[in-house]
Amino acid sequence: MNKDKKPQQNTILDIAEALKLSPATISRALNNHPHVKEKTKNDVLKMAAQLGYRRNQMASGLRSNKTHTVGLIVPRISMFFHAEVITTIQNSLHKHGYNLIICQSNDLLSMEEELADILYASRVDALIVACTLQTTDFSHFDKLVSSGIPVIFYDRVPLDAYPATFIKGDDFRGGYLATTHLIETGSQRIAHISGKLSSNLYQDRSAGFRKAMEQHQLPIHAEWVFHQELTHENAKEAMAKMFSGTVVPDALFSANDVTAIAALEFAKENGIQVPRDLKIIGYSNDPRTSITTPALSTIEQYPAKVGQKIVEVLIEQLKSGEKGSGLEQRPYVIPVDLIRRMSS
Amino acid sequence: MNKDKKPQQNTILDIAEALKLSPATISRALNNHPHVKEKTKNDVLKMAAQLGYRRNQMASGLRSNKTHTVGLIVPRISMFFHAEVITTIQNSLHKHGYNLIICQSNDLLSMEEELADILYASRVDALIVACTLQTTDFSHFDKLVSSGIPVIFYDRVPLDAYPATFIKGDDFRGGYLATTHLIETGSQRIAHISGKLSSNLYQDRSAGFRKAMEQHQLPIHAEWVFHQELTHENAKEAMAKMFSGTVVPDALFSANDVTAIAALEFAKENGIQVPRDLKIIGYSNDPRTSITTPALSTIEQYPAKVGQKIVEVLIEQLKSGEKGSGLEQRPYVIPVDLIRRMSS
DNA sequence: CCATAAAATGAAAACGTTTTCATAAAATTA
DNA sequence: TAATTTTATGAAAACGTTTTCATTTTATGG
Repeated sequence: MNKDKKPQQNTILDIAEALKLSPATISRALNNHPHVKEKTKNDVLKMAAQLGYRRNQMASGLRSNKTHTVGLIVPRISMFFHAEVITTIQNSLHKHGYNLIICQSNDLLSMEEELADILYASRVDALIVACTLQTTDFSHFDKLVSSGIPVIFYDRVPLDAYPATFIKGDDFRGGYLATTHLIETGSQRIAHISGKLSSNLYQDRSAGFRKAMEQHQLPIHAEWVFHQELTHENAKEAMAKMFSGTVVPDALFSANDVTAIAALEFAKENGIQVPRDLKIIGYSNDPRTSITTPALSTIEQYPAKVGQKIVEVLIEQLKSGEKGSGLEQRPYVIPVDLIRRMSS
Repeated sequence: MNKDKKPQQNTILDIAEALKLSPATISRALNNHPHVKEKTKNDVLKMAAQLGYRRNQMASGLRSNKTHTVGLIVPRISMFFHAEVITTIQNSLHKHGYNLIICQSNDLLSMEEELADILYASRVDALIVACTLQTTDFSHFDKLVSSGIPVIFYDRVPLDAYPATFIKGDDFRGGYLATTHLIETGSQRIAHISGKLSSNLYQDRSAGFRKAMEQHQLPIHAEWVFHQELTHENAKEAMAKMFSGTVVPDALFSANDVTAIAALEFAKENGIQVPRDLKIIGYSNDPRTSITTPALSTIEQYPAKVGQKIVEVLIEQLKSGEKGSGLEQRPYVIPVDLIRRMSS
């Protein structure tokens, strides 16, 4: 009704006027530049607070070529692991005065490419990416990298050398832990449903699986190892294949939780008792794993730690201006843990 | 290594120079202003594409006072319903050339207030909000509203008149459908676990419940109706209370899925057969409801439709410049449907 | 063909910061 | 106290766009 009282957004000039100082000094005070008197600094801060001053990001960004915005590309925000990582990143980044633009690639390479373009065009100060499973070529990030914009990959990271920072879970150890656990609880004929080997995730988890099997001198049945898209349907088909034979597995390590859930479903439908006839372990500790019957064992990836590490590294790179030496290829590895439940 | 080839971000001046035109004309052409010749417009567009020109959002925003950015405040992005809504909003908004800044209130009023402040300060062109369950006072949005920034509430909306747009699911109908379904499958002693009545969600769902009971002349046992925070623990306690009596319910309508899952868990732990001894229905069609044993019946809220509607209304308000008459209080209501599964 | 209206373009100011360069004030030294 | 260095401040330009106002070009009608 009375839309006359449009709230006034105060500018740096209003502070300058109120304090009989020049806008330059105000700007310096607000960015606590060394060459400004302590008293002046306090005065300015006080007055700014009093006037409810908020820096105009656009003006600031235009001049300084900094947006104070970080871009994030993620397959899907509804994936529990990513949702948790995002939350941590956001809260933490927020404390450092950065905004976060969250984008979803829907696990589509073309979308990822488009988003990289868009985020580049919108001049993000940094980019955080969990790649698509199809992504094997990373040239769509070249623009960012060669502009000196920090790019941090997490979870799904480039397999070969790429001049960016990597932060990943200890997938090898996860695979190893899961498999060892199955072996130690008495399993001998262990099946493994995994994703396409184009992703570091499944390469490493599967390597961990193989290492454990080898270490315990257990044979790996080639026809019980699947590398395919980790969907509900595919998993059920894989189960059907395995359980149509005369010799059947007595345990399954699924490289994600969705397929572990699917396997459990298959077991129930086909009168296979879990864990008596078949032990199952998944990967990621998705909340769904705790409500199935029996509850599923799985691997915890500590998404909050991943998010924390991302921001830590990011802020360091942003602070140090020109993006660390550029070739700290060593990936940061976040530990994982076994979550033991009733399915194993 | 060779970070010399910093990609050049072309400006409007580069296009102007290439075409021997003034920057003003370029700007007009790009915004297809009426007063620019068709041929010129084409030339500009072509040259812009050729030079890989992307408008500098900050410069544009500074001048026109438009950020082309929409803010979104949501309790938690990991909640399935919200994740779906967000995805739709983002994809759709993106087509209209808008960015989305997603923020999480963690269902904390203080956080919501802070976020409203921040988003106001960062000059979003519009704001979309799913409130906290505690939010009963909305004055932290006043600044936005009185600045003429469209504010759209969805899902959890203000109960009393507030000069903004509301988009909500048909919670009354949802409650009615769920309860009627329980009744029609033979239940007589129906319990109801719901949230605090400070939220429109639970007011409406509970009203639907009461309407259905009344219509079928079934008594409502006061001690079987709970209005509390809808957590796993609370739900289990409520179940314990109800099932300690001599007369026990034969059906339960839970106002969200988490509590329905908790109730199912309680039933299993206490030898209560579902659905034989107790029918259960939840609310929201969270993916978890389909993997419990037995799978839970629930109410589908069509998050994609909600998201679509939000953007539709939003774009209209943004286009029409000064935010529609300002008092179209009528809420947009998105229909819901019953999802019948094995628990009822 | 000229007067007039309409359409297309250009010049320049403006948006709110930051930053370079210059200058003034204060502190230090001789 | 004067000369010099250090510290604090100010004036003004710059960032890339949009928009107002003025001007030029083109179309229209008598």
